[in-house]
Amino acid sequence: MILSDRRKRVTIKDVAQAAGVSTQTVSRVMNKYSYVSGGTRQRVQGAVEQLGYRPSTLARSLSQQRSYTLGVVTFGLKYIGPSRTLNGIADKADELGYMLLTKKLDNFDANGIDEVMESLLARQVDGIIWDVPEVDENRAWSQGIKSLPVPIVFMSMEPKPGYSVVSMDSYLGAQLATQHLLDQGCRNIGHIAGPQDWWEARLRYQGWRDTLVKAGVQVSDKQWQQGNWSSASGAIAIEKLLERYPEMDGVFAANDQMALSVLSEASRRGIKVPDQLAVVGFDGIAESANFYPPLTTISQDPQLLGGQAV
Amino acid sequence: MILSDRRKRVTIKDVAQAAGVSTQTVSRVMNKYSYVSGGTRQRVQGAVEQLGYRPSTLARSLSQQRSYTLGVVTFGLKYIGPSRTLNGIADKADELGYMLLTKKLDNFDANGIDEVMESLLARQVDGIIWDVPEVDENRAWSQGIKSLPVPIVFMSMEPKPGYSVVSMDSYLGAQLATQHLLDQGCRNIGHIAGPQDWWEARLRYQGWRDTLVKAGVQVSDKQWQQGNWSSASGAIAIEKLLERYPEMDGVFAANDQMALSVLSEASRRGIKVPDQLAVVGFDGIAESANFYPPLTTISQDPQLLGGQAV
DNA sequence: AGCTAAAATGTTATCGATAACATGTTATCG
DNA sequence: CGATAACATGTTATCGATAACATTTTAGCT
Repeated sequence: MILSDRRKRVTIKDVAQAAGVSTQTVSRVMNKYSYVSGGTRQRVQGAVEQLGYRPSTLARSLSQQRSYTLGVVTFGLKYIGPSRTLNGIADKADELGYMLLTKKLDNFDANGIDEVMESLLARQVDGIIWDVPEVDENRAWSQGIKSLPVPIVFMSMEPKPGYSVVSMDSYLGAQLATQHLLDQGCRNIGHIAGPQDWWEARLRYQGWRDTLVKAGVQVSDKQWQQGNWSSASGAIAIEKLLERYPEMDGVFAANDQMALSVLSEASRRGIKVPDQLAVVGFDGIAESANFYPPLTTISQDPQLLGGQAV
Repeated sequence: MILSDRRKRVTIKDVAQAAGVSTQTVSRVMNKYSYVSGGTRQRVQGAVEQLGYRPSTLARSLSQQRSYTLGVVTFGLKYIGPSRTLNGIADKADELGYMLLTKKLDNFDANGIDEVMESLLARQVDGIIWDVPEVDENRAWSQGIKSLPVPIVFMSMEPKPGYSVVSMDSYLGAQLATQHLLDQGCRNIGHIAGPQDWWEARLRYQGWRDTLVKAGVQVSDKQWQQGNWSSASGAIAIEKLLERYPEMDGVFAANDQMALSVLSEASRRGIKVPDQLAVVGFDGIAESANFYPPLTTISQDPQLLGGQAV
């Protein structure tokens, strides 16, 4: 029953009184503890239903010193990738009976980071999931985090000894993507990269480059162009690429937003996709499935981090 | 300082002892309460820094009977719309010093709903934001929620007396979209609708229909087709539409995913967009800005709900 | 000086639950 | 049949903080 009176919360005491037992006994019933006689148990359960008693997780957390709550720090949700990850985390957390306290990070300055950590810790989270892409600026910081009172799991960060890191394999994904283009017969494959101070962007770039080299294809700097993940930057990048690398017959974009721009630009110029120009993106936005195959999934993450966090 | 010893949490008592005062005084300092002499204040602050004391929000919540936490219930984050809303909520909450406890709803069955509410309430949230689209099935339920001990704000729900509802105006948006097509000279405008048991889908449909009628354009059932928000359904829908309504020169899709499919299908068939077929979507995914103007934003929501929730 | 208001700080109770310990009841067994 | 274990339940202390009330200083004024 969801009835409960708006005025005052029903506490364990009320139940105890109603059932004519001590609060401890009620607690035992609630936690399926042994050593409670059938009769008493029933009486208590009756009272619980009757009053619409709902134990306060807060109080429980305080006395047990664990909150059954995980802190999740994300970097905006502007991009679709993170938001899907969050989804996965949510699922797993649910399964394990945890709730998520979400915090959003808007910039990388150390102050903000500290503050976020503070507020999370103050709420006694049992663990923290750090789903913020690693950029040069915030890398240094992660050093100082060593002595946290709770376990922390990093996502999308370069693995470092002593830390738990869960991430999808950007490098492998990029290799697959590039290989895919090669398989389709492309020989002049360009790359629209993400900002090179992002660890993941570098990986994707390298995956692309290495694959080409391994396949015995020449790679020069005119074949790639850096974007900043946004559609707009993708549009600019493809334009430049087409200009200085006209023989290009395939492009690997470091994320789907930029890949979309390529498509749009191509159609504007009347370039046939994929006949004249094959395009592969990265991230696996569902909507883009029509255009190019989604390449990597993060489906493994929730699993892992669930385990880690516990 | 984030140093804090991994073993045991620093409590207010430790600080009190270190500073040679009572816990109450420490509390006063922490809360910038008046009536603390400069000297004492300094001593306390010194101890706080030294020990890396971090007051436990949990304990505070318990004694103050408010958690400074809002519960947010979303319906998956598969679609980009909700995730952007969440973003907005997060911003505002941050600003007001609230944290967000997020819960995800996967289906509409009453059991799940109850459970979610329970867990939120058990954590003493100060308010709940219900960001779940209204579908026939879960409508009935919202009745029973009346007697909640905390305020609740609904998003994306048909306004009803007695409830706080914050939502973007689907109807208006649809009108704008349709009008936009009319302005571009289209006269045969189709619509790919969302599932008609979604309140918002109905609104968009109606907005489209009404605008056409008002403009003196004939509207018949062959001009629209229902999808289920997914790209795939959009592809099917556009196919059917093209088939039975070949003279169509404009389409309004109820969300961007479906609109994307239209674009893709069009390019496959060699239909020029927007010359032969103008396309308008709905939701304002950033990436699609290249193709069609984003129509509605939810920027007002965070504002409102912030106010409401407090 | 004597008295009172304001300022500074300490005490105790409380929030809602659980842990640890204590006590009273039944069984069970030699 | 008495003892010892297993079962059932109640008491008290505790988690970390704040609220309410009590007490002691200090300051200001006549």
